[in-house]
Amino acid sequence: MTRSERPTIVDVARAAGVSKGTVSFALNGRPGVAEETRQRILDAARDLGWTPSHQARALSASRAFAVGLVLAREPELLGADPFFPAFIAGVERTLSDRGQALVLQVVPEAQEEAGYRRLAADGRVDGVFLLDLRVADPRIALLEELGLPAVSIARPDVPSRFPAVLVDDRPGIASAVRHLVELGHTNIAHVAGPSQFLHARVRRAAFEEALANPGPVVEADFSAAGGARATRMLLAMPDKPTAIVYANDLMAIAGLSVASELGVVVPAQLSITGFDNTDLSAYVSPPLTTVRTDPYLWGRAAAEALLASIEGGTVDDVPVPSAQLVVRASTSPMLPAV
Amino acid sequence: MTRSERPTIVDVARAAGVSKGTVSFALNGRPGVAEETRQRILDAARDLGWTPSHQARALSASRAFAVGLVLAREPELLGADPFFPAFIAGVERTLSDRGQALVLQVVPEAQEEAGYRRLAADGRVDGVFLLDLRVADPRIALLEELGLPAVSIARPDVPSRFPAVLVDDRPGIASAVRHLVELGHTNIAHVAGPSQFLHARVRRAAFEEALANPGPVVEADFSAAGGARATRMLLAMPDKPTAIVYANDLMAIAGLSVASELGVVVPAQLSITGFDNTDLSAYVSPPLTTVRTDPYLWGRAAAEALLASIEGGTVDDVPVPSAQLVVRASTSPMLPAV
DNA sequence: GTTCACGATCAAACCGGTTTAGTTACGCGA
DNA sequence: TCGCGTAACTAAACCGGTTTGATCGTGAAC
Repeated sequence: MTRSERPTIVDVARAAGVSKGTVSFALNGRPGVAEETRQRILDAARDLGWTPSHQARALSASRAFAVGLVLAREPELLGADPFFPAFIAGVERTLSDRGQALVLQVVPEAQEEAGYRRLAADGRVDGVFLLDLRVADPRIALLEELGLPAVSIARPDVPSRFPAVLVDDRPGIASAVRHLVELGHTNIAHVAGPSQFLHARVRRAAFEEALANPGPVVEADFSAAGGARATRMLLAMPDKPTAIVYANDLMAIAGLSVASELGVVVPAQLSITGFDNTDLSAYVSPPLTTVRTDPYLWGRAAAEALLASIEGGTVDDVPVPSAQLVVRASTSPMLPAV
Repeated sequence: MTRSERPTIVDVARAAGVSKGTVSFALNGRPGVAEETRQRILDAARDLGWTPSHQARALSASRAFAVGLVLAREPELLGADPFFPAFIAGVERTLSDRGQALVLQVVPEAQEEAGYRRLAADGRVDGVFLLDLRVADPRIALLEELGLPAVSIARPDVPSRFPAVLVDDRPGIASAVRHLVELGHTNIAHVAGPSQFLHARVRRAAFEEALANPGPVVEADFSAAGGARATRMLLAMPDKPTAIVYANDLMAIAGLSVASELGVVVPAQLSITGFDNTDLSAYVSPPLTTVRTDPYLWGRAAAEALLASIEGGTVDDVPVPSAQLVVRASTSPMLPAV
C-alpha cells in the first residue's frame, strides 16, 4: 500500500519516451527542447507525481540550497528575546519562495567557531547570517577563511567583505533621549547591554552623544535580572536620575518593577524608556515608552542579500528604515511630590 | 591562494595507495581492512584534511541527516513565547552530537500542510517535530501519509503511531489551583488559551477538574493583548473573582497591569498565577506565582526519540518530570480592605 | 543535388560517497 | 600436494540529478 518508491527522473524519461538528459533540460526550462516534447515531459512528470531529489541536485550542483544561522546565546537569554523569532520569520519568508531552507544551530558560546566550521565542512549551507556582532568579531575572519558567504546584521567594526543590513540603533536611542530632554529631564541614566556586543555599544554611544551631560551608565546583560540589579544601583545613588534609558524592553520592564517596589512612581518621579517594542511593552503598567524596530523586515532583507551574494558577486549594504520612538505612559515631566 | 577544492575520498585513496571502496570501509570502521592499512588511510585522510561530503552521503544513503520543525504561528506570537527557543536549544543539544542538523520552517498557518509536504518531498529531513498540537490535528494523518517519522510534544487526542514526549500540564495547573484554594480562595477564574490548541484545552480541563465550583473561564489567545482584555472582562463581573489562573505568563503579566490600572491591588485583592516561569515572571511587580516547565529538557528528549524512531523501529512514549509550582508574591489570602 | 548549420535528442560522464560482486593470495587440513 | 575457506582488497554499480560531447535529421544556401 505504501508506495514509497518515489519516481525518479528516469521514470519520467521512460514515460515520456525520451532520455533523462532531455527530461532535465525540459524541467529546467532550458532551450533545445521542442515545445511539444517539453509538454509531454511535463505531463509525464505531473502524472507520476515526480519531485526533484534535493540530495541529488545538491550533490550535482555542489550547493546545499540552504543557509545557516548559528546562535551562540544561552538558551535562557534566547527565550526572552523577541528579535530572534521575528527575524527568522522574515528570513523564512524570503527563503521559502526560493526553495531554500534554513538550518539552525544553537551552540554554547565556546563552541561557536566549531559550529560555523562544521556547517561549512559538511557543506550543509551555502551561506550564513551574522547576528549579535561583537567587538572585533572573530567570525568575520573565520568566515572569510572558510570562504562562506555571509550577511551581517548591522555593520561590523572591522573591515569586512560581507554585505550588511544597515540596522542602526542610534536614531532610536537619540529620539528617546531627545524625548526625555524635551520633557525637562536633565539627569538621565542609561542601562546598557554587555559591552562585548556591538549593538550594546552603539546604543550606549548614541546615548552619550545625545546628551551634553550624560548621566550615569550601568552595564547590564539584557536580562530581567540584570535590568533589575542595574535599576537598584541607579536608584540608590545620592543624586539619582529622573529618567532611565534602557537598552532593551526586558530590562526596562524589570526596572519598572524595581521602581514600584521602592515606591518610586513611574512616570511622576522616574521616566523609563525601553527598546524593541515587545508585545508586552504596551501591556505593563504604566505602558512603556520604547523604540520600535522591525526584525521581520531585517530578516527578509538579510535573506535577500545573502542569496544574492551566494548566487552572484558582490552585494551592496542594504539600507533599512530607522527605528521609531513609541511614546506611551512611562515617560512624563517630573511632577512635584505630593 | 584560496585552495577551495576539497579533497575527496578518491584523493585519500590515491594518497594511501588503495581503492576508494577500501577507504570507505576504513573510515566507517567496518571489518575487512587490515589494521595497518586502516591506519595508513586514516593518516592520509587527516593529512589531506578530508571531511565527508554531506551531500554525497545523503544521496547514497537516501537520508537527509536532518530533522525538521515547522512553525505555523504568527511571528508576533512567536516572539513572546519562551518555549520555542528553549525547546530548540534542547533539540540542538541532542542533534549536534550526532551530526544531524535542524531545518526550521516558519509558515503562515494556512500553508502549514504545504510546509510539511515540501520538507518531505524534497527529502530535506528524515523526521519532524509536532508542536502546538491541535484538536483532531490533521498533521498526524498527513505525516502518516507522507511516511515521515515524527515525535509529538504531548499526546495527541487522536490515535497516533508516533511517539510522544509525555508533557502533561495538568499537575502544574492543579497545583496552582490547590495553592489558591489553600489560601482560602473560592471564586477562582481562568484565562485560557485558544481552544483549538490541545495544551490550552488541557490546561482549562485541569483547571475545571481541580475545583468543585470552577469560576468563570475566558478564552484568550496567549498574547499580552488578549490577556489584558480577558482580565478586564473578569474584573468587570458583578461577582468578580478573587484569583485568576492564567494559561501562560504573558497573559498573567498583562493581567497584573490591568489590575494595577483598575486599582485592584495584587495580591491583597486579587491573586494571580501564570504558567511557564518566564525569565520576566520573577521581575514583575509583584513577582509572579507561576508554574515552571522545562522545554529545554523536552527538546532533548524529543530529539532523542525522533532519531531513534528514524533509525530503528517503534519508540515508546517518553516520560518527563512534571511541572513545579513556583510560589511568589502575586498570590496570598484575600486581605480585608483598608 | 550536395553541403552546411543548426535544432533536437541521446549516451555517457560527473558530483562523492556507499555497497556489492569479484579477484587475489595465503594458511590450513586431509 | 592439492583443494578449500577466508581475509584483504579492487572494480564497478548505484543513489538521482546536471552537464557535456556526439549523433541524427532537416531545411536553407549555393
